[in-house]
Amino acid sequence: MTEKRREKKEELKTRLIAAGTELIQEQGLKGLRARDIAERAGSALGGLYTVFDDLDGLVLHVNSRTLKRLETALNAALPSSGDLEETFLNLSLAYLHFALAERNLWSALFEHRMPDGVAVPDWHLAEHAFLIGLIAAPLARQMPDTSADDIAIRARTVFSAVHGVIAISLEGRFVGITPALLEREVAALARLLATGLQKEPSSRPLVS
Amino acid sequence: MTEKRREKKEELKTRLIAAGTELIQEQGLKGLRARDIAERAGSALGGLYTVFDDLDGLVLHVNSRTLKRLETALNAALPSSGDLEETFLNLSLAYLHFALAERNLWSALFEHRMPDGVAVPDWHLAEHAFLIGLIAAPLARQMPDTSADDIAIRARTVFSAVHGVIAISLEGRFVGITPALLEREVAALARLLATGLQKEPSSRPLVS
DNA sequence: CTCCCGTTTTGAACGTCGTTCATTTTTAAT
DNA sequence: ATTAAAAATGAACGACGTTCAAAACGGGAG
Repeated sequence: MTEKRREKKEELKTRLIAAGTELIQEQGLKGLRARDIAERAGSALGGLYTVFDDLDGLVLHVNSRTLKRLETALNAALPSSGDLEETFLNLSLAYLHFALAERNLWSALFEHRMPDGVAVPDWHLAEHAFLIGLIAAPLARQMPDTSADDIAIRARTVFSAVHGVIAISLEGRFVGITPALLEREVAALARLLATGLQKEPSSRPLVS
Repeated sequence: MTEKRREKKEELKTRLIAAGTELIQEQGLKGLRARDIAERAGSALGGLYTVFDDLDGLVLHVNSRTLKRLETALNAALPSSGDLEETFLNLSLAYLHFALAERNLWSALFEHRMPDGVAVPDWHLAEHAFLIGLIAAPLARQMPDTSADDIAIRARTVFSAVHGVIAISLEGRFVGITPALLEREVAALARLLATGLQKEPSSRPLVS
């Protein structure tokens, strides 16, 4: 009957992740407290540390779940056609809408930092890969004579550019902007990237 | 002789900001400790709170100085010609080089978050404006029949896109990239944005 | 059912942090 | 030299993440 034990622990883990998710959603990553998480999950303070090494471990798992939901949202936004402009546009707007709808959880994905010398574990780094893949696939179709490495790098650039526009806006570091205008800017950038990259291989070498 | 008092306090403020700057440079924003700052500035712990409301106040002043140095670096990179592509390219590469040379201080500009409900003070928000202005000026010359508001918004989009590429890369959230490749990507994006926006007003309406 | 012992859960306790404030020290005018 | 106001000090406070000795639990043997 060592199975029941594993189930109990798994259930606690689930409750802790759920509690952490809710608390980040409500107060942002910065307001996350170990005591609040344990209380909401209905466990003692120490229980958290029987499941995770530390708070960072829990945040990583919350982010992992957020990434999975982001992945399904973006996959649902993919157009049936392979048209690059439509793909970039749909993906970018879906990404924007996800960020707006899940502000704090989305912010936690990029705000979170490991302690000083500690690196993000590989299993969690790998979970980000689909973001590149979604862009790399149509890009590779468009640029058949570019190496997979270069495609991946360029896809990351495309993602980062769109992400940057959304992130800077939601951080509120500059003067505010309405969601409608933000949507316009994201759409404009997505289109610009698509049309610009379509001409790239012939009109300009990748390395300049 | 109430003047000497003000000077003493001003000097303490300078030492505290210098100490904070060094410590952020060495260990990043996350490792910043009030006790370390006070010790390095040669004051008692409480002295910090006679000058600043809290640690956030000091970080804001460190960031303020970083922004000023960034501003002179970017101004120095502006080409004499008003050519949009050359302007974007030079600014983007100068921004990248600044970020690489002052990694932790540059990161602190965007990592730093105010406490839960507190907003960034206006005087510090205003210090970010030059980043937009540097891009808006040549953009306005290129698009004379676009409103100043729309120019500012589009300039912010351009900045955010380039910033995003650099920030995502330096955060090391995805698979690493060499500085040379990063430079290539930033340059490619800068050129894409310049050439794309030059055609924008005639070929495609700003609002779609 | 009862006892037992390995496992799990618990929350008091620890060290560290940002921040405060009673006390001491310094300052400058008398 | 005296003194009252101002500034500097660092011990103390409350809150945090994390640990761990102790209590509670679970299930197999008698």
